Amino acid sequence: MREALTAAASRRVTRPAPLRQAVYDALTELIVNGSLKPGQHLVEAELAEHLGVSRQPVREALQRLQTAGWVDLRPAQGAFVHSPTAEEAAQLLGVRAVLETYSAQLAAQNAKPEDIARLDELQLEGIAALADGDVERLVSANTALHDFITAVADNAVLAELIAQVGQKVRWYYTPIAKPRGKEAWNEHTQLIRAIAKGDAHQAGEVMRKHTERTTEFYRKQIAARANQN
Amino acid sequence: MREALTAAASRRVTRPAPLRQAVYDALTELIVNGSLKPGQHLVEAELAEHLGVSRQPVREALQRLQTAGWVDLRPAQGAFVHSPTAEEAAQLLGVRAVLETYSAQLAAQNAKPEDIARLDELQLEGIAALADGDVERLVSANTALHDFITAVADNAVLAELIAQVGQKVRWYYTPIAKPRGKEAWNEHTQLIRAIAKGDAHQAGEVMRKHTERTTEFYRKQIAARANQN
DNA sequence: GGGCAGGGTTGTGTATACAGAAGTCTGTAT
DNA sequence: ATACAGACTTCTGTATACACAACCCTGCCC
Repeated sequence: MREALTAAASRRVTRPAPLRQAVYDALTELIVNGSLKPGQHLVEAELAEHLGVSRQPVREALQRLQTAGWVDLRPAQGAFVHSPTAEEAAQLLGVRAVLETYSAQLAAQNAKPEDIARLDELQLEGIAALADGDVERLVSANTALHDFITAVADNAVLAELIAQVGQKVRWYYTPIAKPRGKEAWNEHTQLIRAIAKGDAHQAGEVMRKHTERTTEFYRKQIAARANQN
Repeated sequence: MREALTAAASRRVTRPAPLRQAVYDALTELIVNGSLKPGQHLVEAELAEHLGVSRQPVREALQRLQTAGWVDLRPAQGAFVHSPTAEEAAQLLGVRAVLETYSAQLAAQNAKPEDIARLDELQLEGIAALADGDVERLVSANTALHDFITAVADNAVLAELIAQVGQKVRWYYTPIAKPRGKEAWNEHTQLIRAIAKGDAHQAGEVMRKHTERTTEFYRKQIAARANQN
């Protein structure tokens, strides 16, 4: 009895989790994984029925999705999944590069020995995924490494922006470009070394070149695909 | 008659402007100008009555304000005006610095002769405001100059982030710090010169130092104020 | 045959109603 | 006097209802 109450109480701490949040997460997932395609008209009533809620939470979620840039809300016409232009995608990469560079600099200033150890682990995971040829695992290892560097940078404002931009970049480029391979992970090694030394300038430079090469790598694939059509 | 119809048609093009947008703008303004103080509880019904609308548009506006970081939405408790910590404010300045630096670099690459002419005009306006000792005019001249550089940079994603961060910075620092004076506008002169030359690297460096000095300028005033209490 | 006007349909924009959770106040018992 | 329990108030969370705007399709007129 006592234990049951304790368990109930600890559960009680968890937020009631408003429906709008669940709806927001669900819709973001549907957009990122491609179930909802760019330009598609999102009808509130359909979404509401499909998710088993009323229109109200759906509308609130759509407002947030608009501010986050995932949908465009045309007055009196409703919500449409955002269609990123090639230009916008290129701009995203440029912005991400400067944010990640700053992130690396801060990480180099703040990194503690245990952080370095964790970075090494993540690096090894990436190398292993590379050896296995497991693309999905490789992408998630890459994300984990960059995310951890951002965490070490310890700047919540920066982390927020990187998350925003990064998710959009992955949304746009993952379906049309394969990830970089061995070269990228060699650059990661240099990056971790610079962070371990606490050399902010060098860490920033390595990250800047790293993101620039990734940008160029994507650009070439897009160009090749364009010529092919 | 014909003219009347034409006028009506041209007006017709303007969107019906949903209430949620008007509410969003109104609330943002109230927060930025300090009518709504950090930590204050925003009761939906009160806002709705005050603005002469129902709760629905107010709720939608609050969702967007949360995503933009102006309010915190606690489940089952409602909206509270965000209280920025000193740490968060410092982080904002750091992020703004790297974004503005990138903006200056892009502007230097893209600037056309007419852009330079416009920059010179804005610079003169700032100098004039400085001579008059008109603080409000000085602040708006500074904002106008930086905004125009961002416009010349021609990167919508970047512009969006700078606008987000910049507005927050002004919100936090304008009430507690006076603007920089002559020195800042001398730095603007150097910046415009670098942009006119099309020297992206130099423009970036000048902007970086400029924003770093502004950061330091604010930091000192905060520290002085802290000692004083 | 093409274009335009009108009605009908669909879907958004706004308002209102109701259920439930959180906080507050009061009354009572120790 | 204090602490706790309970009802009460207030406000949010969700659902439903209705008005209006945009779009579409049909039929008529030129």
